[in-house]
Amino acid sequence: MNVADRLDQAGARLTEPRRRLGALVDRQAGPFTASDLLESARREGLRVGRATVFRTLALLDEQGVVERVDLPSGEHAYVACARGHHHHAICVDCGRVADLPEIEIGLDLVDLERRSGFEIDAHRIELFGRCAACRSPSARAQ
Amino acid sequence: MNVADRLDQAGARLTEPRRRLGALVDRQAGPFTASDLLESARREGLRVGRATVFRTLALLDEQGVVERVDLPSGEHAYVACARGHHHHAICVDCGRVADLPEIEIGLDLVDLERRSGFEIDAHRIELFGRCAACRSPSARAQ
DNA sequence: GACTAATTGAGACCGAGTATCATCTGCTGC
DNA sequence: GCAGCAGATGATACTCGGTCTCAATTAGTC
Repeated sequence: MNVADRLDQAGARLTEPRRRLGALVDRQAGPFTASDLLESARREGLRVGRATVFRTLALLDEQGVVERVDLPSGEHAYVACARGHHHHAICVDCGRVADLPEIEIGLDLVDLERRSGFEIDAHRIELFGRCAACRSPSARAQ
Repeated sequence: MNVADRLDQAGARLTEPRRRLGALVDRQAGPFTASDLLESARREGLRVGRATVFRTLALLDEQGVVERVDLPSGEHAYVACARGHHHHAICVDCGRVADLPEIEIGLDLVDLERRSGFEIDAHRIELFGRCAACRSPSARAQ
């Protein structure tokens, strides 16, 4: 299901800017910032206000269509992602993002709560590294 | 060892602003932003430039004396912390921070690398919740 | 005490994000 | 198909975090 459909399903108004920005988000391969999205939009001839880009991203975040990640540089970026709780591995070379379902992370929250004395109600895990493609010999040669 | 001593040991020049800001960092209980630190400094009558606060925090981060955390609000904050790789659990009520050594997290990076195909060279884990003190009956009563 | 390189503070600057408000446009009910 | 309205848009001003510049200052060394 594409971004526009997910917005529709969530009961959000399907305006022209939302549809066009949604289509752009669909085509993003890796993490992108609000400015990136604005720039892509402008390049495609879509005249959209800066505020609308921020508002649309906030909406998409709310609906779980995108998720905000904090890059090591301190930038706030977004990645399009599947539903449900999961985490991301981000390739520092090509920007490719892998979704990692909770079960693959192996983080034992119950055990962590017991050890730390905290009642944990939110957590964030971000992994940065190089994906298989960027580590292949042909990629290295470039 | 306090912050100023750690800077000294690292070979950094021990200037008055660094010593005073270091002392302030020593006294922080939870995460603080650059603005927080500047404000505390001003309240204590320390006339220090905004740029110096940012520069000093960057230096402390570099030396591992503080670590930057990205709060769920998107704010960039710092926490004073012990040496070595570890993560933080941050209490959303009182701001108390618990250091969690890697071993307690139980994150199996080798396994993650195998499953995701990524060669992971950096990761960030942040936990947000309520500490034991804030969950106690007396704390609840307030 | 003098010298020098690093540091400082003031202030200009930049970019991300928010607030405001008049205008516009999807949706709904007819 | 159309009118009405709530919600969305875009332009713009604004705030705030963070960086840059540069002249003045200062810590450490000789």
